[in-house]
Amino acid sequence: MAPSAPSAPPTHANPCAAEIAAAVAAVVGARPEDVKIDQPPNRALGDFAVPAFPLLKAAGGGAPPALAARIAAELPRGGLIVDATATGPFVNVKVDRVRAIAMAIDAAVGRAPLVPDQGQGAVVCVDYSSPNISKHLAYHHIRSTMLGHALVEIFTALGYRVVRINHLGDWGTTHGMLLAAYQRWGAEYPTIDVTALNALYVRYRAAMKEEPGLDAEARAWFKRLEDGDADARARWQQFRDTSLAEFRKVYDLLGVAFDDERGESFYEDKMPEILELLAGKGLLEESEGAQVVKIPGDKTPLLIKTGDGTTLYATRDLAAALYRQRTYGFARSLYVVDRGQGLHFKQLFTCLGMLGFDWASRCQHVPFGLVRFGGKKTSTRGAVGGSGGGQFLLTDVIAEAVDEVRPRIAEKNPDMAPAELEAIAHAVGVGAVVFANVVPQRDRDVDFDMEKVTSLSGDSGPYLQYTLARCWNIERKAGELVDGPADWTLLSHDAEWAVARKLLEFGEHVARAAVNCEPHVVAHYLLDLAGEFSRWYTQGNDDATLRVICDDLPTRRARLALVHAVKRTLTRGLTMLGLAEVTRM
RNA sequence: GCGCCCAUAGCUCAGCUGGAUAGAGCAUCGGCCUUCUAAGCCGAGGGUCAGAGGUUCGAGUCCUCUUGGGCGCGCCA
Repeated sequence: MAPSAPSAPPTHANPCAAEIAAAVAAVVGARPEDVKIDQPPNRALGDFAVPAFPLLKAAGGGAPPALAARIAAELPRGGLIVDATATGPFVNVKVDRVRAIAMAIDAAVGRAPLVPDQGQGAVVCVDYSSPNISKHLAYHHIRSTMLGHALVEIFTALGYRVVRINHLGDWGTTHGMLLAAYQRWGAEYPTIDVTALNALYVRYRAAMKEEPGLDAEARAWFKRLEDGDADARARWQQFRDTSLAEFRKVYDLLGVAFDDERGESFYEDKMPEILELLAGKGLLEESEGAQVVKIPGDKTPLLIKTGDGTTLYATRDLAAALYRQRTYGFARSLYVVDRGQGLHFKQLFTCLGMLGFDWASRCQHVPFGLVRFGGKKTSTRGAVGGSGGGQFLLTDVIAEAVDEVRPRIAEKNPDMAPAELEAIAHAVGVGAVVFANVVPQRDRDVDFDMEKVTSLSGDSGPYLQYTLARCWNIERKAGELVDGPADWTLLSHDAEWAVARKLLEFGEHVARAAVNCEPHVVAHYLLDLAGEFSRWYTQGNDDATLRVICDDLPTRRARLALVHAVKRTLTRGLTMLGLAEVTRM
């Protein structure tokens, strides 16, 4: 039996919360997963809060404050729990910080799975980036690419086996246009690179408005391609190879890679089966000359074949979904594609269900909002470049961000070797751009603003990288790396506890990010963690005894271990989001 | 016209699937560099959570309606 897909966050991925929940559950006779663990609004109240309301049924009724009082009285002390007080309907629990800190550091440094009992090798397919060949990767492609990449990393960290799929748009009438355009004007372009291909495409589309015949010409070319015409195939292959080579460069820049880059053309010979399946179920109908599947409740049907007899993307998506299920046996199959295609995916999955595939329910569209420029929607069909509302190339935006960042790093590190400066500028520049795209909720539109995207202060990628660099710097200055046990009783300051407590939360945020396919959960967690660390760090400015590198050696060792735990967690989280580790900046 | 999504501080956004006094960043103002990196930290001001009903012990969060915006609706993907 295939492992089931996660549908709810695991209960209490935070090891401290898990222990408290178990203890509370034992007192009231509830299941641990029914015990909600919150944070008190005020740190003085306690470390964890347990609302009594959800436990009323298990406890046999009564008034919430009374139940809270009973729980507070009966909770066993002496282990992790050192104190519990009822405040109205809430039980506020104080934990043994020394124990909790040990748990936090173990979890951050140890090899234990991020969240126990997650993943277990179940397969998650993630379809992301998926650009069209013969076009540049424009800035807006970053959204699908980096959200998808983050989901890949998040599921991998939770113990899933992830298949990274780049479903290239390399098939369809669009590519007939390119072949037609190439035949007409190809000789005018000395080098057929992606810029030339893009220009040919734009030119053809413009010409189509003037000459009605061009539409048919493009269709005819795609028909030739689909029928296996040798010239068409060779030319198309050239366009595809050229595009892939350029994509590879950009993906390398971003640190993104794929396991499956087959693209739509791969499914060409798999479509007859889909047509047979549809016909066999009596789902295929003719409508206005085309072959369609009517979707109950929808005004428009799913188009399977054009009047010309060529296939459409829906047909290929059906074939691809089936192929993925057969090949990978996925527990979950995700499509990280912009929100505008919501109807398409809804119909696609409904159609799979109509075909009798129970795994249709494990397919999920992971939509995201638009990337706008100055409030305007970006067009994949407009001209490239410029600030006039057209497109920005992804590589141009990254290059500009790197240029922005380089002098500031140089200023702070006058002795840095040029090669290292360049590497760090690259990591920070890319980090700024990438972070700006994963920190908002997926479904929010993001308006492109170079100034904001490359901003280094506040809630930004560079802030996280800077915090990480400070961790590295401490370890370098201390001359030792402490990743083993130390005397945790020496970490007695509130600021140290605040850091440790935040470390404990890492797993639950990653798990929640996976359930909701929302990488921004991890992004905000990292900002919180970096904030707690910075607060702790800054206290050393006023008082040398509060610094990590303090005179008391046992204290220093304990603090170094905490720094190391933060460093590990930040590195892990940054990597998850597609930001590079930075050891100095 | 039909469908989906959104509305939280001046701006950009969080708010852990219904919990206690709604939080950050930017911007503004005021503090902290003989300091393990000031790309940082602390403080102040700033809110009718678009509006109106409803559901219940409890609603920014759930249901309905209204307003305002966005996106999508047959042979592109």
